[in-house]
Amino acid sequence: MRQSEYVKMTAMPLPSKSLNLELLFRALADRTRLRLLNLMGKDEVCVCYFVEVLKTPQPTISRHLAYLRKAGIVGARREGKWMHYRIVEPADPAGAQLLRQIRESVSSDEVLKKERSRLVQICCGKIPNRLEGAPKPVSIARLK
Amino acid sequence: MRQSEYVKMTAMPLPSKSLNLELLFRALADRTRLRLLNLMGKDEVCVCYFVEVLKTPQPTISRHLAYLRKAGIVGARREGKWMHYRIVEPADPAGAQLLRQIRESVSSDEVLKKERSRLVQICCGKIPNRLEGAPKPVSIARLK
DNA sequence: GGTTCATATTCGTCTACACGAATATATGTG
DNA sequence: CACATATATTCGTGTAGACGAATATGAACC
Repeated sequence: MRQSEYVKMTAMPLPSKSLNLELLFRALADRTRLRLLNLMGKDEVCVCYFVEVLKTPQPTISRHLAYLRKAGIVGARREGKWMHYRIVEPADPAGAQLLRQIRESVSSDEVLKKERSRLVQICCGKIPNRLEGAPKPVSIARLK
Repeated sequence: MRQSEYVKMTAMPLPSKSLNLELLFRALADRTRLRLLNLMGKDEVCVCYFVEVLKTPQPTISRHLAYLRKAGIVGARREGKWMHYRIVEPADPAGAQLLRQIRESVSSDEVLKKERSRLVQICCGKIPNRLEGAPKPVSIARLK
């Protein structure tokens, strides 16, 4: 074992006090995860909506959500058979400020903006069969 | 070739118009590179100072600097046999704002703060033999 | 209990990128 | 030109983490 410096993030304990920047950036260093965070925005979103909007296999979505959860960036809540994910604020103010700025940058990306509006569109328009009965994202649902 | 989505960042062209978030975060997702960015701060710093302060092999430092350069986050300037590295502002205002916040978070990390002050100490105190004649970081040099 | 539906995990494989060791390149000096 | 010095690159190897395919888990309903 020559390289003992490697730290497997998915096996790390949740961050305790101050935000670990390296782990944060590793969690953000993936297109799919950025898309997921963008779709969450300030809402709580059900996994099935991620699958629908990103047109990505469900196991892939789940894997990335697990990664974000273990990195302490998102939280999950179960409601029956559905799982809701949301972004969680870091405890320390500096970390919270950083993540706020990151979310703003993410949500002003042109490509991601379109993806977000597709989520809104799906919610407020004709619900696809796949999403029959699934709980809508909370704050988006309130818009309707 | 099953997985054609992988993009080798070091082989990418320099970012042109708007900042690519994924590539930015990949560049930041490494301890050594965060330490380098922290040491640069608002200054232009010579490679030999990185080697001295981080106590890390010179080829390793150079590799990470090349990575940051190819990601478009830092720029380099040659002065005789010395190379100076500095953080470059992204062209678009949103990217600039994001990077500014990131730099602030980096520089308020407790561990990194100490490392930065070690750089200042080395500059303003007794210069080690290794750094005889090397150009000091500009704004720090002015402090003295 | 058995089935269905939503989500999570495991497994095999592949790529990016980390490292150390060695070497190459560029510049300045005699 | 030879040599020293500062920096960059190449090479071999190991690990995190990406994917798709398959499977496991957990809740709701008959």
